[in-house]
Amino acid sequence: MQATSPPDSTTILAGFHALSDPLRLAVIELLRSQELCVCDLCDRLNVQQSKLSFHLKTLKQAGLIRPRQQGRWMYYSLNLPQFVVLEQYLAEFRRTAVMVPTRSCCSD
Amino acid sequence: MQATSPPDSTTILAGFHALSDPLRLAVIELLRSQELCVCDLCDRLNVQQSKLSFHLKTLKQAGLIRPRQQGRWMYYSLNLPQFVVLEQYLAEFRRTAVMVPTRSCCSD
DNA sequence: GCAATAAATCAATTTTTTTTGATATATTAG
DNA sequence: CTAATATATCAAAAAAAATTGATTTATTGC
Repeated sequence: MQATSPPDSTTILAGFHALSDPLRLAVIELLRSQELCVCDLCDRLNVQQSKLSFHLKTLKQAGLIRPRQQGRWMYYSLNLPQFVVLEQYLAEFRRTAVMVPTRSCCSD
Repeated sequence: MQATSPPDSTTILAGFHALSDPLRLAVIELLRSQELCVCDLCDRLNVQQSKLSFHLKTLKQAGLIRPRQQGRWMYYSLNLPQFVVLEQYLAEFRRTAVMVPTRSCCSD
């Protein structure tokens, strides 16, 4: 099995940064169950359009969501492969990190 | 199998935020292979002590690293369970998110 | 073409985060 | 006890990110 080449740290950083804001996380949670257009997201999150647009841009640049234009509506949906990239980055720690005990039980 | 209760979003946000800075990610990468004290990290990352201390605090508060004091040295190591928490948060998207195609192939 | 609507962009402001240098706290060696 | 070292904390400055309101760009319905 050929693994994809490891993502550069810029990609990882952008991804985690995108996920580190409450409103952006709320967007992500809403898109989990369905594709939504910007005005739907505005309504549901009760947030003004230009603000949302700013955060959608951050998420899009991090590759976590993808836009699809239909007429004058812009629909956004999750880009799951990018979630997997971040997931795998974290999973590597489980695989390669040294397991904790530098000192044995009860010695402190 | 009993799953642990889902982490609140504050925990998730703090975790992703902690991982969204280049220096903090560099710390994490160094700790992947071994526990290190602050002065080791300072040397290896070539960064001043108070700056590093600030970032270590962020990582610690996010639960990603844990301190162990030994004499006047403070050793830091990864707190792997917290990595797993974040990993699982991301993994949930793979499980529950709607798979992409709202529109079928070639229709655009 | 024109008016209406959806969304992106922009500049100015506000807020948050980070950096810096100085100082405080704690531990150890002598 | 004193000097030296490791680290945390603090306040001020700098830098980065987010918010706001206005404007622009596109698309649709008439």
